[in-house]
Amino acid sequence: MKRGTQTKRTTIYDLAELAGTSASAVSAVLSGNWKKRRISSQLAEKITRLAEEQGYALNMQASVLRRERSKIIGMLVPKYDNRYFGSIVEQFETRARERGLFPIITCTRRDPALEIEAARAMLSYQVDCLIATGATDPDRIADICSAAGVRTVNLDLPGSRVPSVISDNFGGALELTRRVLANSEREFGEKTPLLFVGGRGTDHNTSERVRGFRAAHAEAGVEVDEALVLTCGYAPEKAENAMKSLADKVGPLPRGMFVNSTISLEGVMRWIRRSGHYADRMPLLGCFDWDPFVAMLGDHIEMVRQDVPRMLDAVFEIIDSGASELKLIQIPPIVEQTG
Amino acid sequence: MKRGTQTKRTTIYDLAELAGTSASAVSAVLSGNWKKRRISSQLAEKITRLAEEQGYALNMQASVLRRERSKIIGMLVPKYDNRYFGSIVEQFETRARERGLFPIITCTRRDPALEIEAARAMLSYQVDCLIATGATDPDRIADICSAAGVRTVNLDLPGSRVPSVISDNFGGALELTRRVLANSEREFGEKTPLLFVGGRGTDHNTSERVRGFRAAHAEAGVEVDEALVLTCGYAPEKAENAMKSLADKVGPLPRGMFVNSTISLEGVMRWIRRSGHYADRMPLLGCFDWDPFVAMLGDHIEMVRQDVPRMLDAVFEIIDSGASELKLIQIPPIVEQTG
DNA sequence: CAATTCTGCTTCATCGATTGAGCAAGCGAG
DNA sequence: CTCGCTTGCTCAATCGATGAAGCAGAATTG
Repeated sequence: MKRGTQTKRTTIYDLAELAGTSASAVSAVLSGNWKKRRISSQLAEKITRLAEEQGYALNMQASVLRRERSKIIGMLVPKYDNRYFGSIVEQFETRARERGLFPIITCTRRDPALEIEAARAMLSYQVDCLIATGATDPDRIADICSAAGVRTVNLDLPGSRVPSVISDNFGGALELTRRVLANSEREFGEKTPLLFVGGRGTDHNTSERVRGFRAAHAEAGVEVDEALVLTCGYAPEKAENAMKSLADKVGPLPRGMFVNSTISLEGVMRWIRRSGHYADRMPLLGCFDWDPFVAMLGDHIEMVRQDVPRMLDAVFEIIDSGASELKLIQIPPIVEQTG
Repeated sequence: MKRGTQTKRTTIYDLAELAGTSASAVSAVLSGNWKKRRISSQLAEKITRLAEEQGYALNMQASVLRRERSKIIGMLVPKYDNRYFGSIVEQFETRARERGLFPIITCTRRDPALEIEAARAMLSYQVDCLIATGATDPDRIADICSAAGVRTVNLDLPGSRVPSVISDNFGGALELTRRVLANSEREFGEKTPLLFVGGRGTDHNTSERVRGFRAAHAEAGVEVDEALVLTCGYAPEKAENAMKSLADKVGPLPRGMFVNSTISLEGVMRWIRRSGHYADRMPLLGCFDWDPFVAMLGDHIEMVRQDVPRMLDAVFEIIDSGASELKLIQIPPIVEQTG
């Protein structure tokens, strides 16, 4: 009794006919509210069995079209090339599914135009809610969504229209810088100004981290060397090039550095290896973001790991509570212990 | 003239009324086939303008319900925690969008039950095609999909029902093992049996890689020590535990090893650091998979990098051509140059 | 026994977009 | 002037699921 090669899919009408009943009864049974609709348990059982036998699968398009809430939740994410965004996506999916929501994720590759296009696509698919992760223009996305009556939450980078969940970038950077400065004192007997490399000067996270970086210097009585703040972008090549041109300009290179993401660190490390600088002694490193292999790269690498589980808990708390007033939740990152 | 806080979304009926025309004309214009349907360009222009003004967004659920193809393409992926799967997902999204398809991805966390559930969810969302990446039971997924008339392609791990695109695991492992053995000869003056660690003994990739590992040994005239083939699973903890219990059992540890993924390498490296073994001299390493930081871990780490762009080209070639006869496409991985 | 309530269904409109069929006006040819 | 063709649209059915409203028949109540 198996259906031939890809005839039409089984629908509730097919099941209704097989069961000698109406589509409405089938729908009631399969959507689980047959008690409410006073369907006898015999019929319910029969329909359930038939559905099983026929390999029935609900047509979500039809279902969503009819219902007022789609139970689809969207997420925009810039990249999949590091642990931070990878775990954001994984945790997001898990939590969405726990709540009976269907997660759809789209990677926008840090491309502002693609971000907008992706947001529109999500709206077309009737998402109930959209999470904009690390968006270059979160407010634009929030506007588009609010016009369609769709709730938005910003993650990783804040906006000024809807709630945002981000790391405590200032606090994390402060602590990270402190540690690198402390290592500097331990190793070289003095605290010397560090290099800051990576990130976009215009984004909130980077500017907060630079602020933390400055604060730690101030607190240690070390003056920040402004030529050593290189907010050149996140991509490895950009970090590598920034290092290259820096080395051409300044004299002695700093003994330690604050690298503003693992992805920038990739470029920095590449430059170190290729250029032959620091050949005798590796610079003291601090990295804002965590990667298991980075931890193994040397003895003096400090890392702060953004607390993704807590960040996503906060995101879903906002979603579950239905709150949508503007607020900024800052989650302290975890300072990794290094030997 | 802005709509109040989340009234109903604008539909083609709203636009039709505003334009003093029919929904049918609006649909024709906005779906781009107004020439075919003989709509005057004045009307087309007017409708387009109105749609813009009103912030109209197509309701995909309705559209897909009516059409026979959804243009939605699904992908199941085991994890987002390494570069390999990360780039698979990113490349998949890009290629899907290039073709006007809407990609949806779900992470199954190497959980067979979740895999099936996710496949069913994809079917409910009317995907036209599903790519099962690294699935534990690809044939089960293929069966479920074929019952619904949905095409499937396996990626990374092959199945026996539908086309599969995988790396040339034998060839890659052969070359990788050769290199580690060569390093062994260079460093220690002799080729000694290597350790194989990571992966599931039951999966096709792992068994092919073990085969390549054996072949390289055979070719070098070195006998494989069967106690040194640890297919303990991929997770870092599993690799770590396998190393721990190996160290308790055997006497002198092997001088080099073949690690069957970056994720297993994470566990191996952790064990090396924690146990203090290899404290005097790091083992020679070969890793099947690439990671930028792993490359920087030491001087003697060989890696093969799976050729994700070519793999995805092959996947989409199959999809574009509509072929669905069983075949196995093996893409040679790239041997990374280390210095 | 009539009136009411309860049980277990069915009927039908609806969600928004798509598309085959059809219709009216205009225009050119005969 | 009339026939036929083109142009430019509209009508209405349809995709599959949902749920309010309604309707028989059985059970209960007064």
